[in-house]
Amino acid sequence: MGRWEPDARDRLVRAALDLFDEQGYENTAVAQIAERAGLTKSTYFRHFRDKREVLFGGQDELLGLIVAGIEGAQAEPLGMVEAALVAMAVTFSEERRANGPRRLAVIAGNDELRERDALKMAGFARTMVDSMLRRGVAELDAQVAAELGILALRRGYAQWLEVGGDFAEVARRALEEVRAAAREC
Amino acid sequence: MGRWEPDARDRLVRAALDLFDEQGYENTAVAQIAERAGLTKSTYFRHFRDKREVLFGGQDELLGLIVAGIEGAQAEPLGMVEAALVAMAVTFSEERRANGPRRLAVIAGNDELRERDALKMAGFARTMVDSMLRRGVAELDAQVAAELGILALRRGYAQWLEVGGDFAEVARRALEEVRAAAREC
DNA sequence: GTCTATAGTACGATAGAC
DNA sequence: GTCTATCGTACTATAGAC
Repeated sequence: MGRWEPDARDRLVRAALDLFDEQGYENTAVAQIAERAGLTKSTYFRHFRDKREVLFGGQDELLGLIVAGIEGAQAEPLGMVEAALVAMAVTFSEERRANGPRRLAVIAGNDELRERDALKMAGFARTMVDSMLRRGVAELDAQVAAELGILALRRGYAQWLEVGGDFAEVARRALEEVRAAAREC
Repeated sequence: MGRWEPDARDRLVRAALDLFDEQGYENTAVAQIAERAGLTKSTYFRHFRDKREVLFGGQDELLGLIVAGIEGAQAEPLGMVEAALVAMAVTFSEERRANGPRRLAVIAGNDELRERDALKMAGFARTMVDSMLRRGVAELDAQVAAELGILALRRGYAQWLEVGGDFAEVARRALEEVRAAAREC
């Protein structure tokens, strides 16, 4: 493969998923991922911070969407969270859905990856809280709304992998379920 | 120091906190922690899975307390979570409170440690959910209650570090605040 | 693209408790 | 003697510096 073959990042993601699937995450070296993608280890580390990151790409974009969603939402905490989830929907493509189950399986089978996943979700929650604070929401209300939002995101993601369709719609329904449960706590 | 000096684990924890405080987490090697504790790297890894674990000890005990608390609680999700938090209180000693601020500062300054912290909290939540499912709570209700419980645990911990006293009381109040906020979502 | 530091593993040897 | 905590050493792989 040539030096300027396009989509280096995507090729790395696909190669990593394939290799993790074939031989397990622990038994796969970064150099091997790079090799299968027709690249070198150095190039890998130019695209991803570490070995795990290849499974968690696009987080910065999602954080930006969360901020934008909350900034443009109505003045009610869970309404802001809903706007954030809806804004995130643009990144939930068909290809992402196709890779989702394999990705989840790899993450579930490894502690390091579950750590990264937990931190990622905590980062989403923190960004939601910060954005809501800037909109004048009280800290406690913002924290509660954000945690419920993350729960809805998780549940919505799992459901979306199963049924497909528009992620925004699925997430909205998931959040409504979570809100109803929280109200009768 | 002799081979059988007592409290090896505690010595490692203290040495680690001191070194992380003096020179930062990244600039501290495991071998250095062991050396200051009068031990070797091998012994360190007999006590802790990895470099981070020295800041997160005692998790297994807490999981057991959560399970026991929920098993013996009344048949209402947030009541079960409250019982879990109260049961955890026995591990919140004065020494732990004394080390708390330094520990939090080290964790806040490092991504790897924040990952471990996030996974630890996710583990608590998962254990709460599983225990509640065994008590017949619906999955959604259990997940919501557990997330609210983890939020109360975080807020209660921060408050307990400030004001001290009985952790059970502080956590109970924190959970009541969180519940009130959730109900008017 | 090569090299270094170090996290983390594997395993046998050893020293003390019992 | 057994048991267990500790030690010593050799090893691999990752993160990152040069």
